[in-house]
Amino acid sequence: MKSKGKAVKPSKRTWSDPEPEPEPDTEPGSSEQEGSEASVRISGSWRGSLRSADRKRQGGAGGGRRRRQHGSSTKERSIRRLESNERERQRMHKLNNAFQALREAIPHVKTDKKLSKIETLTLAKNYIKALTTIILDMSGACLPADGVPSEASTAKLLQCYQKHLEEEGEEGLTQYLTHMHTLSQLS
DNA sequence: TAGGCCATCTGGTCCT
DNA sequence: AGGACCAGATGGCCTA
Repeated sequence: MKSKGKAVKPSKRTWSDPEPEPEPDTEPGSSEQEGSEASVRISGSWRGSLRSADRKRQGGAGGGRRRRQHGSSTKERSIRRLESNERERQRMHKLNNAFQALREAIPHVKTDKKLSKIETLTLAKNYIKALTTIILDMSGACLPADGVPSEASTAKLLQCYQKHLEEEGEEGLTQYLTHMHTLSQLS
């Protein structure tokens, strides 16, 4: 499935590893046993001790923050954890879809290798800057040397944008941008 | 083999 | 209270 053959991580000690507490009932590993797919595979690192030492963001509000206790039983907590993992996975998938859409939206030299996330963001930023420059250029304003639009140029840009939205709608704007781009390349 | 990139897990915090 | 968001940790895959 995964293009890069990212196999599911078999690894990492699981949340529900028996170790932490004397588990009265339930089979600790029952749910993670037969993951049909990555999404079902429940595994993860148990970093309890490590993390307590270097507790993230403890700077936030006082060090000894208590961990929120959800369901009381281990089984309940385990279930919540699995649900959270699933949601997080879905969230990351959505994020990756958005990255993919962005990749497709920005022009770049096609290679076999797909753009990494950082490359995608950097290219997108440059692309936006370039388009901004073009539009401001054509509308008589200009982008400051540092590339950061001033208030005036932002206002001008917004004005152009709104004008064309009113006149042509979004499709018209797209055509307009394409047209501008073409013009700038010709000149 | 080292380094880059990525997917996933995890627990803390924020938001509704 | 519960979900979303975030960032650290970990380990797998791939390439130079």
